[in-house]
Amino acid sequence: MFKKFKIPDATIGRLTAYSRFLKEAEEKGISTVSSQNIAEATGVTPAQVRKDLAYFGEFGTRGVGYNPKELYNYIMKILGLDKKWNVAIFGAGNLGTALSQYRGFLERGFEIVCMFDTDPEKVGKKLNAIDIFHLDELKEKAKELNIELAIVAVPAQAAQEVVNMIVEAGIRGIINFAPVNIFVPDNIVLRRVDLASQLEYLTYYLGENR
Amino acid sequence: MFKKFKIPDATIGRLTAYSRFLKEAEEKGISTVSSQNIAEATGVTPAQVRKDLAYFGEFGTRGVGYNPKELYNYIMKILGLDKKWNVAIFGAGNLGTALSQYRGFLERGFEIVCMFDTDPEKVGKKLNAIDIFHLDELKEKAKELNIELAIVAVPAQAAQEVVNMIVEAGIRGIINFAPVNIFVPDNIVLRRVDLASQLEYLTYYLGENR
DNA sequence: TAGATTGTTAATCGATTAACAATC
DNA sequence: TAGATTGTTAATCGATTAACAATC
Repeated sequence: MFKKFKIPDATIGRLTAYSRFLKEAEEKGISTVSSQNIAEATGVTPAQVRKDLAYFGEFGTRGVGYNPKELYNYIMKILGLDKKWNVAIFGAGNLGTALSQYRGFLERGFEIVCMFDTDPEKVGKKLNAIDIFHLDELKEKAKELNIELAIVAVPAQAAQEVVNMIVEAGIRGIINFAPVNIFVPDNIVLRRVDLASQLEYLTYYLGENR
Repeated sequence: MFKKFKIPDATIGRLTAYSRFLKEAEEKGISTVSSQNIAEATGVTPAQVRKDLAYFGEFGTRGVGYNPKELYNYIMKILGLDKKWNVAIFGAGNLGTALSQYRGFLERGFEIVCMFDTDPEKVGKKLNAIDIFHLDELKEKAKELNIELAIVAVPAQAAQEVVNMIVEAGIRGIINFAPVNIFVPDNIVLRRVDLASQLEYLTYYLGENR
């Protein structure tokens, strides 16, 4: 449906930001926005906005601008968010628990359908109405609940093994929160989020010893 | 102490990954590692590793490689992690709570010294030995506890205002977890982490409608 | 010395920005 | 028509990679 050359990774991230602004604009009843408006709200240049959109089609009207609702819908479609996605969280520790309750996911169409752990204290219980299953049940539950995405919040030592099982179970998209580099087959989409590393960007710039 | 031209943002992120590998290598008693070893473990090219390090100095021995412990210490110094940092978390909701208990921060020298909220139900209580103060007490507590970094985990609508107060209180490094673009003065270091956006990278690549 | 691996330069690649024709 | 803003091309900028001299 959309062209797909090599599109910068950063473009995808910016589309998310644009879509949030467009939704706000629509809710405020604004009927037209310019690339300049979008750029100011999201901290990029107008040229960047137009270039990002140009990868996927022509969504505006020359001399006029963009219709917020229309462009929002287009971007959601580009991002694959015109459907709901079923997500499982691996690891029912602090981070997994927090992510399971994070409202931001639901707002964008992500539903946490269950969690997995190996701790007998946790397995079989519910966390705010979300079932915690044993990791051994993964294959079965993945089919039953149609799990499409995995969020990995297990300790670093366990991460590669858990990811292997996730891939085995036919889940193709994975976010890794464990501070370790994970390897997956080519057809799997994997992203790593390193929380401590985020703080280290700050300390690098603030650190005085250089 | 170190050269500081324009260093790619991504270099800083990779240094974090290198340092983790080097620590492991040292713990295993490995006496020498090559750029090739580091590259394989962290998923980059050997040239990238050497280039990243070259921004800051010469840390290896030609024909031999790098000493893990030595290079680890250098990188930690580059990242500003040769000291402990005091961190405050803003927002004692699900995400803030999880982050307050995240072990990965402590391991890298970040100490969560307190949290802030405005909910009377939460203010004055402790969360696993971490005090929750009212946002009004920020200025006072920032001095008293020497808060150096802020993690913002408040609702999107409140984020800009909270960040303004953080800046006012003299805190110069901020991580924003709220899904909204925040503006700060030039001398403040700000990073945004958008959790939902991370999942959207996956759905973009997995989405079939393009 | 021969083999290995760094540090660094030059070439390549890719992403951002500026500029402008198209067009509402 | 005049003014505005898109879509797109070309120029610029920056980051990654390849190649190799330096040197252990």
